[in-house]
Amino acid sequence: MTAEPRSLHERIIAEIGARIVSGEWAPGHRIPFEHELTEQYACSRMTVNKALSQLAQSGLIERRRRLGSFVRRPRSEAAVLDIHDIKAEIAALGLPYRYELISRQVRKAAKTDDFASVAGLVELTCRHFAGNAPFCFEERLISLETVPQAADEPFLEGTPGGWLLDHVPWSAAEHAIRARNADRKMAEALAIAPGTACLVVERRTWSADQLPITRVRLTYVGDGHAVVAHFSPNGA
Amino acid sequence: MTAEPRSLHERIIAEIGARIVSGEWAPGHRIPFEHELTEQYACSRMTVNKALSQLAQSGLIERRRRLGSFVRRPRSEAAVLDIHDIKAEIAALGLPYRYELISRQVRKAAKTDDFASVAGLVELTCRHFAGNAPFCFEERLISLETVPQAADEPFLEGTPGGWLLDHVPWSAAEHAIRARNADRKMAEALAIAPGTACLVVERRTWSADQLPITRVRLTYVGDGHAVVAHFSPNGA
DNA sequence: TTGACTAATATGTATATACATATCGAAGAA
DNA sequence: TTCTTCGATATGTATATACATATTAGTCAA
Repeated sequence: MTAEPRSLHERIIAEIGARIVSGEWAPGHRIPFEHELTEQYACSRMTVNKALSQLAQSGLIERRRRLGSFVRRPRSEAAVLDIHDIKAEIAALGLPYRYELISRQVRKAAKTDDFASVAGLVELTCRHFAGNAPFCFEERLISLETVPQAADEPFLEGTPGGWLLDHVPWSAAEHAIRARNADRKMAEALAIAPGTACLVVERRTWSADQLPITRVRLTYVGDGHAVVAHFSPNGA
Repeated sequence: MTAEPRSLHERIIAEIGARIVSGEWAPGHRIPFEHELTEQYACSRMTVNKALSQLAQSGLIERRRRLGSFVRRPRSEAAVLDIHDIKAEIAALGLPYRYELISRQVRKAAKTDDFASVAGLVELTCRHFAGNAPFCFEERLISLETVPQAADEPFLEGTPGGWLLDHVPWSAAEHAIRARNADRKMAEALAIAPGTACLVVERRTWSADQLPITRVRLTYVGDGHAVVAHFSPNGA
């Protein structure tokens, strides 16, 4: 699972963590006090403290003054979601990747956009191809308030996503993943039958000062795409 | 964003973290050496070391002996995915929740299951209702090798997911999320038109010793369900 | 009985110190 | 030149120590 721990505090983390994920120490169980672990491992309290602090930071245990440290009950259900770069995703299949800009316009934000930007925005639509077949349809809004340099960028070469990653630091994102039947326009764009189930991944990204950067809706062809997430309770 | 830091090492973490997520210190940027920060904050190296170690643990920076500490470039794209408990999800909408077991059988594992279990398995199908409308169709396999007590559990009261959470510790999970058109059988079970786009969440769970515990496929009614994920570069 | 104070206790934070370890760069040897 | 050695440097780990702080349990007085 994890690499063999070589330092003492890492060994303590590994051994306590193993008892927790194995269920030997169930949620709510009080793990030994620092001074007990100090004795058990024949080390200083600082070393034990470092180990327990890290276990607390990773969410496996909860520490309470005077009471001790306790195994936390599992969080709602959290998983690390990997949404791969579209280009890398297609390359992994051994298919040639191609990007095509369909439209680009600069305009004012409308209420229906649900995307506030006083300085206006850039609206892009484009397609991503795997080989000759369209793979993903992208509809994107970029805030000119947060990213004024987008007004001068033609977006003919690289993908808008890649350009933004290179030019704009971001601090928060939200993804929503839905299933939707392809309407006539989408079916045409993706060269599929109308009504085919599509996976719609919508992502919003914010800057450090909470201003919206971009909102993108990626529509993937039906069964051709899966979002995969891995999870372990200790967040490893 | 974060709560006001009250201790010194938390303040150091917050200030360095802010410069990173704001883009002031771009990926690859070398942050000040420990001894420089020691001077800057007028504190001991251990305090600075604690702060930088935590920043490294959370993935914001990378530390290299002799070279210093550097801002990490953003990982592929990872997000914390919250897949809510079905019951809580429906309760949040203010609708009454109901669970219905459709079938339960104990059988040997077949090759087509793609789910190894020498001791056989329990196969369950059930439905989750929001009010009077079916909300989610569940198809589950439970390994009797890892969870022998499942053979004696009727699963008439609580949901299989809840029962497993209460009885079996697990250490790893994998989710795959797809879009799929409802076939005739699924359309009937969910009381929707055949062909409607459904969100299919498939989850596999393993025990601490890497043995499979359960594999569940949850099929949600089309637009009625979205999986939402939040993400920030520092994992906060 | 109630309430306020107090002692005990476990964790939280910070310091000074020591030695280990990885690595770069420069000096010196082949 | 090329290879080796070695010193300098920044981080990694661990210790002993000190005081702060939150919380519980117990004591004692109104």
